[in-house]
Amino acid sequence: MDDMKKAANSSCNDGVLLRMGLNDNKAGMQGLDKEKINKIIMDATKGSRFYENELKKDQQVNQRIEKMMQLKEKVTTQQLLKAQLQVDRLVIELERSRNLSSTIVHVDMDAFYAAVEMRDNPELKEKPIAVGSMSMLVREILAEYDPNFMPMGLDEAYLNITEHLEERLNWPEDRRRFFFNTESTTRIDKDGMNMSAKFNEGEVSSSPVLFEDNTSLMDDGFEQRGLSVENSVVFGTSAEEVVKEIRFRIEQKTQLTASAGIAPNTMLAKMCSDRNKPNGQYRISPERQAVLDFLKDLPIRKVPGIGKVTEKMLKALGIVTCSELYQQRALLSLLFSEVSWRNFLDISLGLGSTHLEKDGERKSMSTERTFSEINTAEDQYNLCRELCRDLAQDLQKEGLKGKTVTLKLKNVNFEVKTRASTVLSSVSTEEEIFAVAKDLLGTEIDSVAPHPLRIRLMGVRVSGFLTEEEKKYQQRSITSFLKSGKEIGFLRLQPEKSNQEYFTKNSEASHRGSFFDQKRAARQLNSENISPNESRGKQLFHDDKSSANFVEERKKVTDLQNSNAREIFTCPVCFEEQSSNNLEELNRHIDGCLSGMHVKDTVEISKNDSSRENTPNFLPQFKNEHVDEREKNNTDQLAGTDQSANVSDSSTNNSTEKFGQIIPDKSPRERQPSNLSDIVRNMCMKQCLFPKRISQDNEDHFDKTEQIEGTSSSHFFDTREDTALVCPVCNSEQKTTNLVSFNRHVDVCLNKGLIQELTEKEDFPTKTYNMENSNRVFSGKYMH
DNA sequence: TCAGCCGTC
DNA sequence: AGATGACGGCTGA
Repeated sequence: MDDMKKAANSSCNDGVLLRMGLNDNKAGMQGLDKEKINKIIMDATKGSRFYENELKKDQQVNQRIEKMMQLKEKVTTQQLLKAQLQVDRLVIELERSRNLSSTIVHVDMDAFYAAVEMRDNPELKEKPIAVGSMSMLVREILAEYDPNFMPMGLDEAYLNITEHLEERLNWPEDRRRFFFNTESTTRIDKDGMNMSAKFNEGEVSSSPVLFEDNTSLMDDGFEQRGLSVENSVVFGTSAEEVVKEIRFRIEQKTQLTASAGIAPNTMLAKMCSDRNKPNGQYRISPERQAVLDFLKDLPIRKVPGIGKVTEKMLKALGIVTCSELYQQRALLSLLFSEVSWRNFLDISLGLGSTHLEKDGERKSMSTERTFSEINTAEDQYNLCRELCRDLAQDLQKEGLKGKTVTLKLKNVNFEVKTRASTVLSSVSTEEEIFAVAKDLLGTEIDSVAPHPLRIRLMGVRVSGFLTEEEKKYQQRSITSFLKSGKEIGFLRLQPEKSNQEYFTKNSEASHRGSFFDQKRAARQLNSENISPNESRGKQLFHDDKSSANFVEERKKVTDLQNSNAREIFTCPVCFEEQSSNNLEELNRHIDGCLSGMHVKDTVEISKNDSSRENTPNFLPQFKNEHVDEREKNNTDQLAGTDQSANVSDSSTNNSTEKFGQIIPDKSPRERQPSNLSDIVRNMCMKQCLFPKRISQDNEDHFDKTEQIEGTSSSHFFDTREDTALVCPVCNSEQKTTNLVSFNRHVDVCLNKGLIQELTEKEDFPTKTYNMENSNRVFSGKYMH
């Protein structure tokens, strides 16, 4: 409100300033050089731009209000009555679940007041003040009252002292006794707690507070250490006393005062801490009437979450206080969204969370910078890159990777724009982020061309982080790359999740050494960190141009161990099956393969299932799995493993629809043959089209595989005569209608690049592929 | 999704 | 306080 007045005034003054600037011979202006004057004018201009934007925003709010009022005019008495009934039914429900049994404390450092005091008494600056952040008082004080207390930024924290209060009842007096640390600032706080008046003659101790963190010392002779009962204070057992004690200790520790609120929930506690600020506290007793009394005349603006705009909108409806908010509940339910009006209702009833929820995981990370106008594309791109670099560093500190990159721009007229793009891969490095951000920036530059883009702020944000689970998949992807197709085909892995997670472009590849260099490094990493028994599906694709590599991970399956089966890996180089419990051994084998050695001695061909075929990537694995099942008729020793996979698979009956969304249609460029998403999509779609039929046919879900193969009696996934299969890699039409053969062909195409890299110019058959001796071709022909 | 806001510290 | 930076969340499309 005041801002707006200022804005108006400022706008009026601008003209004056400008006129003054143009004529620098005015009285008092002599001695100021033109540059300075121009600076002043520039500032004023900037100011006016800012305020003009503020006015514009204000007008937008006014329009929202107007809309709302129009809506309100249309509300009939009938509707209102109906709404009243419904809302009141909810109120009864809410009242029934009102919980007054918790004691929540909100502690708020009086930092602002401390700053003001310091400003007024500059000599205070000389004093070393241990400015403690809340997380520090964490550890040192607050945790004693609530080990799970929640710091909110640097100067606020919530505590749930419900349990502490119970325990405290039995505490002896000495456990509630605290000593004064002498100080020179004399202050008597509002609660009459004469904290330091008596001791202000003493010297300021710069050493840490003696009694902190060691209550046991108090018993055995604190007198000897100069701590006498006389300069101590004993706190009672009530909530008020606890909070006084906390504030006392904070002040002793930091020499800064804190305010606090005590209430049955966080919202109320926060409002309470504001009540007697600075250096005071307030409590709402845990009774419904006390809560409602507190709220009765409380302006809604005092409520956390109600800001300038909401305040103004509600004011337009004649709502200023919380009790008015309650009175208008029926109308509000008709004018606002469900989330909003329910929030209003909670506020007006004084309901809030009665326990401290742990902070959820971070959802985004960003960096932004304000500067004086930048209007050349080159500078803007450079800046953008710089921001990406900073952000990448921050992301890497927390080990985060995200899929959405948002570019924020504020032009010189203070108009803010955000442009976001979500990519298939998750990004975390400077290059990856910049690759996305620069496109967004380019679009914006283009959009104003031929005019320059004149900006005063740029920011980059990354969101859509991978969950911990997803991160594991990615990290371990190389491990699973080594695993054989024995295990679960990727298509059944978490089919309810977005397939984006399975396709990861790796733009680093081009400038981070060869494919195998990366893989070797990754493998070494994994062998250190990863136990081979846990992992789940994740596909890792290279970008469009590079050769694709596929990795497949397996579900966490304890059955595997129980069934006495060994881990089976397929070497990504020679495609020989490796059976070993020892990753290092496997690494040695692969290193050997990579360096061209023949390392049969370290290879133990799997004895578990000699009928299995080696399968270099996921498509065949997908296939093989089914072949195996059909052939073995579920008597395989790994049946338990496979079944456990099926459970999660079959639980997604609506996977058809999901898959429809999962793989978004992309630009033609991204549908290049080398991108396998198309074929995968085809497979996915086919697999998921008839989930019911599949499960009806046979409880064994592997039946669907038979169908996909087209080798069984079922026709569902037989490739029809009219649907010729075209290899997505080499783009050539394949004669076979058998997906097994087709997959095999695709494998070969996909691995062509790799094999060539390995064998250095050795020819590779791409067109025809002999199914029967395929593995031998791989391992035999190319591995010596 | 995304774009634009709102609100908080 | 004056006009940042960072973040989460809501809302309408």
